[in-house]
Amino acid sequence: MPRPRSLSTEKLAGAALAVIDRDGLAGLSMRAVAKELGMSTMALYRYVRDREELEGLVVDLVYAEVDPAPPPDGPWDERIMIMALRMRDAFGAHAAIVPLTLTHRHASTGSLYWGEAVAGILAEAGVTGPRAAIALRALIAYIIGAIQLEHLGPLAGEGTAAIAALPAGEFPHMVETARHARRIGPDEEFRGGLAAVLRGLGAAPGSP
Amino acid sequence: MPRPRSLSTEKLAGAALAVIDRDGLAGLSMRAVAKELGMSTMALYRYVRDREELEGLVVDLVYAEVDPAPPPDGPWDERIMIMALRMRDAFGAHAAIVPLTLTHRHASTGSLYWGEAVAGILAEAGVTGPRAAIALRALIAYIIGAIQLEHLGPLAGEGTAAIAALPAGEFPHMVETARHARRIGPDEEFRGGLAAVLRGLGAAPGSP
DNA sequence: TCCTTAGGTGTACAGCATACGCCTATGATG
DNA sequence: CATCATAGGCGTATGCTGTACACCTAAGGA
Repeated sequence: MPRPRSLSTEKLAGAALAVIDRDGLAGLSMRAVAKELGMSTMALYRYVRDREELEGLVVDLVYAEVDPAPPPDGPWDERIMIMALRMRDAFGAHAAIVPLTLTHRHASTGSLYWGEAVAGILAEAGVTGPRAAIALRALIAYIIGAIQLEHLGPLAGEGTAAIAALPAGEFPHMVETARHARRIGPDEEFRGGLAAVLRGLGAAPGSP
Repeated sequence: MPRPRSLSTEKLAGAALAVIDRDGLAGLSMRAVAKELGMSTMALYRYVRDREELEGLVVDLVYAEVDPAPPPDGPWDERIMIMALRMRDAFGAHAAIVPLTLTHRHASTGSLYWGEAVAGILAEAGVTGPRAAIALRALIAYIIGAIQLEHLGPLAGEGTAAIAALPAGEFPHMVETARHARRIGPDEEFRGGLAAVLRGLGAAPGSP
């Protein structure tokens, strides 16, 4: 066949990710990616149907950085904690793509491998059937929600400071909570919340 | 002073929300909102600095639909469940705006009242100090994550069907889990996951 | 009645995704 | 070695987008 492809999927997605890491998600455009690769804008459309598909490739690339091998031993909740932290690390390293993960979460094989590992750990812990489905979704919901909150405004950031400065008469509990929240690091926050979710999953009727 | 404003903030945000509900988030543009109001495009800029501020008004409007009064009695976890369901109902009724809530969550006073109510219930349940901060953030993380997952692809939808059709040799647990997941409705999913989170928060050392 | 001021508008511009048609490099074939 | 079919790559054009700017005008106070 004539004219072999000069670009691999990884190179294309990598260029897009480089643009995002440098100029933020708002800086991502077909033109910017083409310039990053030294090609014309329209050349990209030989590799990708539209911008949306390119975004999907970027999400895939980041998912591929997540080690999908389940930790060999340890308590089930600690093993899931490790899996969750891996995902958080991968997306935390490219925080600007977080909004993309929502629209493109489905298609990535990396997310499937991750889910398979977590579902396997849940099964070993005795969580199976419909309860496993709800548990897996709950875990994903917490993780993506927590990553977004963390990226949007860390607990020890200005949002918390603004809440702490609210009138204490109208928002007594929020002000008091924000006062303590300023001393909580992102790691402690993520692990603390996830630990609660895992406790709750384990405390369901008929589990370990 | 001359020439009184012909538009209220609510009317403006309401028009934008109407556009979103009709044409989706992609259909939201300054031109579309102006047409909805029968004004010129640039007239909108007398009321908002830019599109981003308009989006913030829309989020505020939806938050305002959430009843912030804490349920007067009942177990603490059921009361928080009610608060969470109110938020889910409001945003579920305008599912397309969910992505906007991420970028604009901070500024809304509605979210502050909601948080104050939930923090109050937590305090009554004996969850205070740093633990309350982590608990509140974990609840918000779960809720926004779950709303997004539900809107993106319901558990009983085609995404689950696709997973159920994967090779069982490579994804045994995912296939098995997806098989059960097809029979789980969105309500059961949301309540089941939230119940787990609440169990976990209550099971923390030194709580009720 | 007039003036001041803010609301409303039309035009213009840069940047966006992308449809279309063209040119060309290249592996396979004669 | 010459030729050709084919897919990669590119330039142009179109219809969107947000919004800066200059302008007109409606209306309350003097």
